[in-house]
Amino acid sequence: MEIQSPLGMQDILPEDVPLWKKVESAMHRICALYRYSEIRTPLFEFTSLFTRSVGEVTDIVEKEMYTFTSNTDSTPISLRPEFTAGIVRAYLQHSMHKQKAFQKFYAFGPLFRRERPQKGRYRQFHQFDIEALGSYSPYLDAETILLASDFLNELGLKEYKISINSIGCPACRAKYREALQNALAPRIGELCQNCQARYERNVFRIMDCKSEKCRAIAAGLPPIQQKGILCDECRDHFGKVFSILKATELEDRVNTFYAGQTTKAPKAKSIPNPLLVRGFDYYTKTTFEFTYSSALGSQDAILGGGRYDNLIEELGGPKSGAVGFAAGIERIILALKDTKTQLSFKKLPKKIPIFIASVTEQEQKRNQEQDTILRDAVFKITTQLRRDGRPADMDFENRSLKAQMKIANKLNYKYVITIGSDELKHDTVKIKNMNTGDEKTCPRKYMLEYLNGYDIVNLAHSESKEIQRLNEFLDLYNKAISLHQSGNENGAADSLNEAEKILIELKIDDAFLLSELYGFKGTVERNIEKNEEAENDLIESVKKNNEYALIWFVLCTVQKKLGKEDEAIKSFMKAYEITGDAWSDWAQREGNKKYFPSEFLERLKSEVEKQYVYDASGTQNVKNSMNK
RNA sequence: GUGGGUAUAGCUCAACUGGAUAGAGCACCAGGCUGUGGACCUGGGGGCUGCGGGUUCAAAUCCCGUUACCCACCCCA
Repeated sequence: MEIQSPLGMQDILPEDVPLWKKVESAMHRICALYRYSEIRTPLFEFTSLFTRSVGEVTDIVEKEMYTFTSNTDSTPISLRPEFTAGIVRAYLQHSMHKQKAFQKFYAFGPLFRRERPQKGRYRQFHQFDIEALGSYSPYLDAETILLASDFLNELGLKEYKISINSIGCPACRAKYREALQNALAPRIGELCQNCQARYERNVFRIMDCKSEKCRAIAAGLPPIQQKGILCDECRDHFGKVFSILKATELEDRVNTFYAGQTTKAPKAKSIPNPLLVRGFDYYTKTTFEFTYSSALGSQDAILGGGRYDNLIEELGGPKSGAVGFAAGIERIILALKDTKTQLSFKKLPKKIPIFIASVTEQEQKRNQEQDTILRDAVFKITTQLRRDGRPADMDFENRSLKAQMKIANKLNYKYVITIGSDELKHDTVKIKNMNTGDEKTCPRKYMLEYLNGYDIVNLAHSESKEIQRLNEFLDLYNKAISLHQSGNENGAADSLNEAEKILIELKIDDAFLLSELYGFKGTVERNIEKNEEAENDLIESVKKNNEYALIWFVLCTVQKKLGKEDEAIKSFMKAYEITGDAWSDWAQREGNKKYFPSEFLERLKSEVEKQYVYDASGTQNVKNSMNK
């Protein structure tokens, strides 16, 4: 055939499209949890935007951009080689910073760079991009890293590694540049030609060089964390980012070179890239990169980003900080194909978003130490809620409680969790209903269940005469949770029966709500050995909503207990159809373990393998379904 | 490509038809309120009046040019 696509252009053929859609839907879902809003910017911008932001002496600007001028207009324009510049431009052009200084965006779409194509690298490629604009908070550095890791987890990619580094502020970088040049000076002749040129122009890039010789030399260079290079502020910031990540139990994935002198350094399994620098000029302080080595060839970076505290100002905005990252979709798709990950998504019930506020003292009484403790707690709870699949957000600017409440109100949050010193002391949280102003204190460990209860009321019918009875229902439901958690299953069953009466009285036919109620009832009755009743309740619930996986899981455990192993397998397969491999997490959750003894787990596994096969695109297909 | 209209704070609009430090509502920030949002009150930040030139003692206002946007037409579908 004569006509081919230009070099480096790739068609996404119908067989691959489902996989792309899964990646996109994971992206939307995770961004919803972290409360980022989608933004779409043009495919091309004035060339000067990129030269100013990405940097004059970068490979991208020097030789990789597709730049052209139109017939009537002499100002050169370029196809976007990255997202950040365009998004910051839009943020400033529409004066979004004057509305609300701090905003979180995400974007998805094609980008263009004229590189030599290779595996996982194309001239038109796609990225998923995140930008949090208008804040210096180290919690945001941590948040973006967590978001990235949740995104990959959601896709079932488990083998990624995270490298984190700090490249300091411009002052630190100047110092570091000098240190590097001094270290390299005696060996300059040994560097490749390219790097000899880089020595003067952009010495940091020598660390990215692919040539063996340069890599060996780069490995011996002083790391930026060497004493005396990073200023106090940069070092403290990095230490804080790291301690926040540590509190979220992400640190075992992180291979980093730790800067802090005062805080204890976390264990680092290995140091694959302690000299991580980034290709763009605008980065400051934190930089990070996620790598996924198997099957990606030499292009093993799937995601990279960092902080850029000077870019907004350089593009004509106010002085303000920002963090972001971009993930290469083509490479993620390759990784997914390689792992044959079982991709399918949980049909989760809709959860109401929660805002978490720290109860700071009055201005005069505030002390920094206490504020930090509260903020850490707030961030931890925010993370916990997001991991439970609930959209959640917090304030990053250390504002007063009043200001935080104002934000929550403005953004239409129906519930706000407040954490103050009292709550910390008693290990509780306060949940405030923003419509009624009511506040309820709830033990921290039952927080998720309580919030599920609020979902029920909010998702049920909202006619005014029903509201009061529904709130009574919610109280009974909450009471049942407490009783169930404290082991009083009989008491829980009584409360649930009372609650059920309310639903019958109100003739409520909401599938989710009934599934939730009967699912819980089934669990409780199973625990008090009323196995037949439990099964009946669950079957009742299945009739209402058989797409709600939890019902099938619980039904499976009950049938297993009744000795109806074949029935149990069938229920399980139904749940599996809905959730995919998410079931294994559920089965291994404490409290569920005893219903899934290892031989039963094995049987489930082989049953799954018998019925489902995953093709290269990751699409879930029923085996042989075409033949039958 | 042709014709018309508009351009003032982040937004919507004022400013006696040439007059003094360009205002208001909304939005934003802070306080009134010792651990809490909406209502109210007080204060604060924010403007090269699109840009360049001209007339005038004096220009947001008048004149010329220019740019951007909107509408209609032409074209395209």
